[in-house]
Amino acid sequence: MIFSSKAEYGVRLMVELGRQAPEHPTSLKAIADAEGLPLAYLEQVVARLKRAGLVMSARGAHGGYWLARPAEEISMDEVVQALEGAIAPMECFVSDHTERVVCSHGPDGGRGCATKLLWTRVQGGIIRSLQEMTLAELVRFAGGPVVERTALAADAATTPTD
Amino acid sequence: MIFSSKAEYGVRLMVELGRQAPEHPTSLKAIADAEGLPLAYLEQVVARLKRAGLVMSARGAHGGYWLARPAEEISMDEVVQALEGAIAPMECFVSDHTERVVCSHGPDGGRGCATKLLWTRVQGGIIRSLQEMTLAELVRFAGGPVVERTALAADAATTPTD
DNA sequence: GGCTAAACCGACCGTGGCGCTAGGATTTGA
DNA sequence: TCAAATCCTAGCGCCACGGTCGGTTTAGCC
Repeated sequence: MIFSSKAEYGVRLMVELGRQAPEHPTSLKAIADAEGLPLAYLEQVVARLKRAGLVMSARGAHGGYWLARPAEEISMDEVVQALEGAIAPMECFVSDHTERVVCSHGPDGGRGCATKLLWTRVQGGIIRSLQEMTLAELVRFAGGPVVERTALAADAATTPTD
Repeated sequence: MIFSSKAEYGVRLMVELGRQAPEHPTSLKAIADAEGLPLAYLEQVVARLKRAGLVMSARGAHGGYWLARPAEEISMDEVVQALEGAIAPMECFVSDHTERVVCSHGPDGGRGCATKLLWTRVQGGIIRSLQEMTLAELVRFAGGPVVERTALAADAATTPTD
């Protein structure tokens, strides 16, 4: 498996936040119930998103989470990186002190490291496909925004499925 | 990590076979020594490549392995799939009885499954980047074919590194 | 002030897969 | 007959993953 369930849960969480109006925060419990995910585990997931500056939060009663930026300005590349860490196709990929991790293999006895070329291209393919997608796209695909909680059922009844 | 070391070892093995003349088979031991990999583990790796029809073998003394097809006709997509199994970005991806595995999530209560769209695109990005590369490219990158074993050292001294 | 809902925090823990080893059986050339 | 090689199966240690638990802090509301 390429991505862990942290990524799955985190993306679902972001989509759910994208569907909500940002005026009043959404509690984790509401999201956990809606998506059928374990609340305690979601806390750890959302913590990563918060550390990355993708969501903001309010504590106390009626607190919760909301998107730090509009969904149109959030690329899925940021979301997945926040959840999974840097995208490394192979163990030899280590931090380059830049945004992207790179293969640590030096020249293999004067020859080029063959796998380095391969994994670097794969990494590029993944990152590109993630960068080309925004959270807004996923929100639209999931049925668009829902302001009133009660509107969700009606929405579900009329929206065509995939 | 996206790919396991099985893929790493298997690709190195294929490159090494691609560098050898196909007339006489190369023993696993020679490859294990050249690449510094555990022989017994390589056996399991090469078994997958053989099952996939990518390499052929001869048993007994002076036996070994060689490419079933010229390196130009082997796409890295085949190699990686043989080593890692179907490329599934997420657990929900199961076999569709076709070549590619797909997300098993049905419509999510009338709404589209948002993560399905995301992971499917990522999967596409990976497969495309693998399909676009042939084993021959990697062999060239690794310094090209070597017929005589002794030519390897001289080759290493003159070939520019990455 | 006290209750309650919520975010926040850190420790723990079972299971499964990965990377690898061990030990053999079988085939084949010299 | 021996040695070199493929082939086969079982097992094992480690550790990350997915998840739980218990608690602390913050803030709205009666």
